[in-house]
Amino acid sequence: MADRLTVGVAARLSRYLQVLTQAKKMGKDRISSQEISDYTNINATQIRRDLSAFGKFGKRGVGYNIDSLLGEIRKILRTQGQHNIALVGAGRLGQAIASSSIFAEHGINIAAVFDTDESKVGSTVGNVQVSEYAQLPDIIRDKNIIVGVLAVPAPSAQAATSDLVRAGVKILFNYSEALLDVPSDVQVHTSNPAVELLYALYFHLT
Amino acid sequence: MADRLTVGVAARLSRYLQVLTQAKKMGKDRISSQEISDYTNINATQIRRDLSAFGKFGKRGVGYNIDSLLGEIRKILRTQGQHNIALVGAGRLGQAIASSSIFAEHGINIAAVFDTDESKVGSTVGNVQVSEYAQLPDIIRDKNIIVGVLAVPAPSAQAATSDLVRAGVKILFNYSEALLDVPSDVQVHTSNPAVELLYALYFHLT
DNA sequence: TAGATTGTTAATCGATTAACAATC
DNA sequence: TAGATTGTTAATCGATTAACAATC
Repeated sequence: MADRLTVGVAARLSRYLQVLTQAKKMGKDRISSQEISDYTNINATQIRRDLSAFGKFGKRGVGYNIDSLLGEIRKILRTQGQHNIALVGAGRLGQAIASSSIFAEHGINIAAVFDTDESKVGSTVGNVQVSEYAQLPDIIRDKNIIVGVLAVPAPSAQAATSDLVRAGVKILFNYSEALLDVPSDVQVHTSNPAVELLYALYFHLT
Repeated sequence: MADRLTVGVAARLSRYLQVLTQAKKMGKDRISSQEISDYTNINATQIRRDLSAFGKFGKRGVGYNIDSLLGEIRKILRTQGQHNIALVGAGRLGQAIASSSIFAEHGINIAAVFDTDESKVGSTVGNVQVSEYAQLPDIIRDKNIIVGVLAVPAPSAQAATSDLVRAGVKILFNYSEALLDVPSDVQVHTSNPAVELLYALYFHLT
């Protein structure tokens, strides 16, 4: 017990979490490894193997109970609490992110939104009022935020990154195409649909 | 030669493509495997290994010429042409996607945008006029589009998916949290920042 | 030349898969 | 009971890494 998960296992477990959350919303009570496989393209044997490393969560001939499996995976990933994150950029993308339920569903709370555009300060995106960009360091520190989401144009991305990192942020989600320079203890996750597409096209074309 | 790339290699090569494209925009001429590693968190030896499987693209003591490496990787991934894609949903997220240069930079062209909201039809997002949703099958077929991007709310996602698939789309990018049912010859790529975040937090907390 | 960085080897480790007995 | 699906084994394959000679 208590060994650190490998990167691969942790990544897969969080995908199972997503599938289970959605399946539950669709009114399902239980699910088989084959069904999870259909939605994730992860081999069904791999799924059973990942889960059985932590306990016997399923029933043979029946499948997995969704509620109890959700609880078990959350325990393994230690994601049971609420997490506060900060969003930089209240433009179209920032508004789309703030209004989405994609974070809220997993207990992730957008606790602060910043924009350098004064005309946006005070307006509401999602359920949060946009704060002055100058207040970023204080608010990030006060609320103990370690996750930042960058929804700013590429030319502003590095400046926002440096400000967030200086204030204590350790995990960044970059929705611009810019490359970000960060200290080695900060993780950057860049979401680039174009990159995924190039790679998807390769397999479609060959 | 001419063997199909493994999934892992193709995914990594497209990430190198992204880094090279950005580094070039920043005015750089050449880059080392270590620099690519810093931006991608892919081990530098792995990068050299991936590249040297296709030829000797680098210069010892110097690194890789960005322009020529870009050309080589594009040749390997066969992504030199223009690709037409369709976007469904002209809301905030759809507008953000259509205005971003993230696709255009890699030769991917948003050739059509659809929305079921009649009041949006005819308006311009990015550089494209929003078309009637009813025209989706005809336009997709006429323009030979095989890639669809879903920027619609979760409850509409399955219906839009079915319409796109019926019209011939084979690759889908899903920006909603919904699970999509598709035939086995259609690939779904779901982008879920919350899932990535849960997994990033695990490694931060342990 | 001296320093830097590639290309490549060799060794290890984790991921993937098929197969099937156990059992609900 | 009959059918379905888990839990687990065993075998294979690809990814990862350190190390270093080659060479720019």
